[in-house]
Amino acid sequence: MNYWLFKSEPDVYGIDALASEPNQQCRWDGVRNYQARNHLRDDVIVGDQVLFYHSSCGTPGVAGIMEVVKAAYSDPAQLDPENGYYDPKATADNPRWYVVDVKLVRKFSRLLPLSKLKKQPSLAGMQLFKQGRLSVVPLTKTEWLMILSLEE
DNA sequence: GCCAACGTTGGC
DNA sequence: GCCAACGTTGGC
Repeated sequence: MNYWLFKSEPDVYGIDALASEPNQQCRWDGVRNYQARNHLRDDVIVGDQVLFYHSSCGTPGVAGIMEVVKAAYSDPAQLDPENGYYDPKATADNPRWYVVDVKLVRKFSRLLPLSKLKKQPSLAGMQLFKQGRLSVVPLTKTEWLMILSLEE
């Protein structure tokens, strides 16, 4: 079992949007970065635990916890010219982009802000800080436990 | 809005 | 393959 952090802009799709889905479940789509894609396609498995991270917003930070309920499959949006995630270089036989399905485990009672994570010396080596632009970030179990212990 | 840190594209 | 130009992410 693995630990991850998935980023989403709350103005586009935040944790409250996930909470109001049927079964509090959704397709995690729109990943269009190869490194993030490779994680989704090759490394994310059913049962993996995922932090839902709100990015590019007033207070960026961790909003809650999700669990992977379906492993990677081809993102149907890449084949649909009407869809914003359409990719003309992708085909059904040779897809470029993948998605997974996730469900909400729980929303934090309070957002855990990035500023608080940054104050923790034991988290200083996190890939989240080293590589700011990655939308699917792996976490070690130690980092996962540390982050959860900071929740109020 | 600014800017750093990437990633992508396209000419050569 | 190199590199400049451009685009995107994301914190501040």
